[in-house]
Amino acid sequence: MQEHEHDRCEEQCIHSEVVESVRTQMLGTVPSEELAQLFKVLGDNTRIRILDALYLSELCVCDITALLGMNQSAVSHQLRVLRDARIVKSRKQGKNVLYSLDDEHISGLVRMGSEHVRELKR
Amino acid sequence: MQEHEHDRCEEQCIHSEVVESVRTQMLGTVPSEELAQLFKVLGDNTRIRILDALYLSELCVCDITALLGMNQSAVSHQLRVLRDARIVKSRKQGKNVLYSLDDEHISGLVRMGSEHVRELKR
DNA sequence: TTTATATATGAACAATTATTCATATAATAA
DNA sequence: TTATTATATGAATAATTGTTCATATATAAA
Repeated sequence: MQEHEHDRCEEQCIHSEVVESVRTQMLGTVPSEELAQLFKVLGDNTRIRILDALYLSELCVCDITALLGMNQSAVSHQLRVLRDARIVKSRKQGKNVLYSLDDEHISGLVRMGSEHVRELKR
Repeated sequence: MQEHEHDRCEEQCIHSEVVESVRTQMLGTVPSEELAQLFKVLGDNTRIRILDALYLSELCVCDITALLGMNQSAVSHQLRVLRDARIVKSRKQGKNVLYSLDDEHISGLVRMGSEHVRELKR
């Protein structure tokens, strides 16, 4: 009986060379989790609408609340999620708190995501 | 008593000109939901690891299963989510099913997301 | 000071979802 | 044919999460 030329896993069908090569190049645990976390934060319709609005202008909480036509509490909760993820930043102005996008990667992501969505429609 | 020059919402603090301008430029309901759905699919660590692997090479299910060190059923379930979202595509080869990224926007998104994550660390 | 307004947040509830287990399908080998 | 291997999938469970409600904090106005 002939030896297999490849190492074995629990699985029998494994293409070892490719798998080992891929394994060495894959993201580490931490970056992978952080990346997933970033997309998770972007993966909610309320938060996407907030980012879409903030992409167009700095806005206070009640502006956003009016734009989305929803509960102020819900908006504040989602702004907190976005702030914690450092996707938006805020500054105080009198009674208001003004929110804006934190950096240019975010608008890039939203733009690129939109392109993909548009492509799928064709 | 002087009339306000702006329309009113339920909220009192509204900055009407900005809000109205933003309102006309925002994404419609459908694109916004599709975009959120795309990010939601990307927003899971298992799926990110699968995409990270597929970015490096076309792979069969049991290769992915071995790479992630998890249950074959779990991997297949997540591959289905990715397939339904048209983020990956598959082709049959004998007993195996080979998966790969569906289009270049996805790798762009993953790359751009990684950049953002890296930036935050500094 | 008191009153009104803007925002934030804890708790509870409902809805969604990732994983596991068991099993089904499909392809190949014997 | 039967046995084995690769993949897919329904059901159940556990965990996560978005929204609402009630309320707290903070700023400004009276």
